[in-house]
Amino acid sequence: RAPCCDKANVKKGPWSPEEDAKLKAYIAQHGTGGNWISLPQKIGLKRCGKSCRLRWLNYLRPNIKHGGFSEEEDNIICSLYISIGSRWSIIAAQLPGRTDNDIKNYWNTRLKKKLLSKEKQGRQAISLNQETMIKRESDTTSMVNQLIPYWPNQEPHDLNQASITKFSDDHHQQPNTTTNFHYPFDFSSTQEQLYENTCSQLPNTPYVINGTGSNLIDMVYSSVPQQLESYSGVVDMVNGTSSGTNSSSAESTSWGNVVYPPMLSNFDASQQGMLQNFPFEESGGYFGLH
DNA sequence: AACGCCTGCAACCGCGTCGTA
DNA sequence: TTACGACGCGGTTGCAGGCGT
Repeated sequence: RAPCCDKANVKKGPWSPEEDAKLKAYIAQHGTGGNWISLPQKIGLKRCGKSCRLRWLNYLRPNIKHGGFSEEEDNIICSLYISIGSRWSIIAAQLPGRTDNDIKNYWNTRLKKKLLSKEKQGRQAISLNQETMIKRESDTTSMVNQLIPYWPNQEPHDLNQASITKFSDDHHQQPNTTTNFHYPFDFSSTQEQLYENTCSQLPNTPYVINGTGSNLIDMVYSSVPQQLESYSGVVDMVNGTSSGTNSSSAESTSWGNVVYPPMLSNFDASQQGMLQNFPFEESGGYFGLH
């Protein structure tokens, strides 16, 4: 693949205030012109077009918020990460003023650790309930395996790629009011919308639920040990026989600081498929049966 | 004070996808 | 249909500042 610019003649590294000013002034007056590659030449910047784009999107464009993530935002990020994984641009679309890069950094440097520490606490509680848990996991394994294939009603190639581009473009321009969820999530009203959005964001995601189904269970158990009893209801919800005492299928399910979506729809089944990729494996097989 | 390690963040890189000629 | 340029995304890197010894 040919390089996007002349690597030898472009400046790399941190941006100077002068460069920022040039880029900002030009875009304020002309917009990006739909061509980032040629933009640096137009304004006399010795920068790669991609670098200009990144600088604008992550730092210079208006209404950018840096740092100071609120508890609300933490919860939204965690919830969405659990739902869709490391799709930072999608997650950023739900947090006006936040950039995907910011969220990614925040997750990697702080949030992940925060959750891992909760996991540790949860592990301790789990050991007290291990016998009960193993029985439930065993029950759930056979149940979750029935959810194959991952996209029960929609073939991946049917998904609208145009909407993906539109969606991701929009979130960089301004807060997208049609996809902007507010915390605490009201999944009873937004679930369908999130499902649609997520479908359109995951055009060819080959997730297939073929694992043990223990990931979600471990996560829930470890994150919120005090809710162990309530979880039995969730298992039933997945099975389509909502007999739990905690939530109905239409309600959001919130434990502690992390909000988990309800688990009945196709979307929810898909979420569990994605959970297989939930990368909390640092401690070595966190999601396995140990 | 000096050194080394750690952390957080800005920026870069490579690749997949899209649009178009 | 295909080739190519451009865009967008996620993973990774590198650096600066903080902190402990």
